[in-house]
Amino acid sequence: MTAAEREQAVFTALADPTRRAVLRSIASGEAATATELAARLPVTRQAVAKHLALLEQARLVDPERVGRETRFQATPAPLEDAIAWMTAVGDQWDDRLAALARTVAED
Amino acid sequence: MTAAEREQAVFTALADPTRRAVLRSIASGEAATATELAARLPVTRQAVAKHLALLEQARLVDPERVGRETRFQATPAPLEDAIAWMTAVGDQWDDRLAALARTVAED
DNA sequence: GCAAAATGCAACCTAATGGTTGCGCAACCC
DNA sequence: GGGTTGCGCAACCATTAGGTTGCATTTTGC
Repeated sequence: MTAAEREQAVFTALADPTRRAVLRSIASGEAATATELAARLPVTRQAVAKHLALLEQARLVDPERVGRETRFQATPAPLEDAIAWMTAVGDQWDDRLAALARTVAED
Repeated sequence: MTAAEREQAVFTALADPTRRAVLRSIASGEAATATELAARLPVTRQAVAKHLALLEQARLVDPERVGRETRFQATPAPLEDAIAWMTAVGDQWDDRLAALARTVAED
């Protein structure tokens, strides 16, 4: 998977509110299963499972099979990429502001 | 618009690659119009206009009508909200790691 | 005044998305 | 061994999203 694809996967994963709730839940509590998560959310287990699959694709979550259940851990490292993208855009904007300020100062 | 709605708007706005390209373009260059942006992108002006409308809804961009054209400026402040969400999730994860490390240390 | 350029609005199309139900299979427990 | 629990897969459904074409409107420039 290329860097661009990973970036896209992360932003896509974060776009859905249910998915953010799932990720937040896993990150805050202990590793959880799809069934446990679905109990706290207004959707079915299968819907949660789909969201987990997407989060796993974005490497934001890591499944571990233990007995008959699959527990998911949060692996938020890819969030760094997204944060980097945003700060880069923000900095570009700041640079333009700074350049504009210099131009004004020169007048 | 509530905080949750603003958060949702930002994450939604960032989810589409064309929209990210538009935002990056506006943030890096000087304020641009839909027509100018469309010239550099593989989509029509109307598609760009829709993306700009969505970015504006997320307060990531600000339109200014000058004569017959509408120039858009980047206003990346809302990105802070998204970054805050991500760092919060990441920190929760770090806290769990730290707690786990303490538990292990106590053994 | 009139042609050209830029925008905005509306209708429409297609594919993707988020969700559901139903079912088969593996693992646990008594 | 047999019931129960948890998962995964597949089919299906409704809505949204991204994109297009077409047209009417405003502003500019000669």
